[in-house]
Amino acid sequence: MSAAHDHGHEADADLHAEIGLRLTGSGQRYSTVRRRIVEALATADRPQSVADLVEAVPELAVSSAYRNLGVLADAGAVTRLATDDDAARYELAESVTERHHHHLVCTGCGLVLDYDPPAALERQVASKLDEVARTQGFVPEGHRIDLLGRCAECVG
Amino acid sequence: MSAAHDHGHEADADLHAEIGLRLTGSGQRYSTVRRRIVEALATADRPQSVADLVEAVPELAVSSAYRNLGVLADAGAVTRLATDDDAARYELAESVTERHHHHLVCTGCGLVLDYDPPAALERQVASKLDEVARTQGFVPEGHRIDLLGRCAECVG
DNA sequence: TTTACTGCAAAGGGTTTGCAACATG
DNA sequence: CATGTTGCAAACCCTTTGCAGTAAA
Repeated sequence: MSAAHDHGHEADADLHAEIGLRLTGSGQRYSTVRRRIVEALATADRPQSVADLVEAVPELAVSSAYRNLGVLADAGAVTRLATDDDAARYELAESVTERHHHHLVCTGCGLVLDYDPPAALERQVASKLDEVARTQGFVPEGHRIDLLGRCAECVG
Repeated sequence: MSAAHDHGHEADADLHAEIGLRLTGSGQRYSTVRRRIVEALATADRPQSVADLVEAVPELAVSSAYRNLGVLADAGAVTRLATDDDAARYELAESVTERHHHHLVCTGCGLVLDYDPPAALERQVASKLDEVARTQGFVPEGHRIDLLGRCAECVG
């Protein structure tokens, strides 16, 4: 019951401890507002826009949201997603959640869902992509495998 | 020498003919400026931002660029990419170039390059993703396999 | 000659930044 | 108390839209 990647309160504590370390490590503070942002991202079941976050955390100013997300991204705690939508979306970084995943993107309404990639797929993709990167002089850092389609609601 | 997917002038003619058809088919015109935009996209070796296009086609107004790219996208002739960058990028649609490809994205400067996916990779990804889609109630339409990394210039 | 297209300029909307007050270590 | 953080408001920049003139079918 005390496994390393337990879920619930214990995992939350780990999460905040980890992010706190990364911030203080670069001379920054893990302020109340930043903790709230992280909580909102951890609670949400999908990547959040700044508008989402400001709604979820009323005491958060828009400008602070952008500034803090920038700081958290620099610290490697959150990831900013490229979306077809106008507004950027943010989620906790994989290095913090320790859960690699990809996205299902609805071409109808912009909905973004997570999915866990089958291990075999990951392995094959990663090795193939490393080859491709080298031929182009790129130093590979990661990948994105988005599935585009119509969600149940947009099909109905 | 007269193969269907020949390259060079012949292919260009096909390209314009195809796009012209799609436009007139929906009651629109293949104007000079639109042809110039398509030429610029066909010539470029990477997805183009509106700024790129306006520079490449001096007689093109910014507003016209956006409007035309919208029309061309609706006609299925061009694709608007989701980038981490601030500005959207456009490229000729795969249904028009008949060349399926993916992207290398530089996390440093936002540069986007094309790459041809190894056939094996495509096959594996496509079949796995179809499974994932179904379990989530998604009707699959396609996928994106982006490789993220640092380009030669950003590493130097 | 009809109707779509074009450029200009102004408006929109997400994101960034200057600055003075505030809070955390 | 020194330094990072916050909110407000103004600035920014990409993108969209209204409008009057232009060009394509």
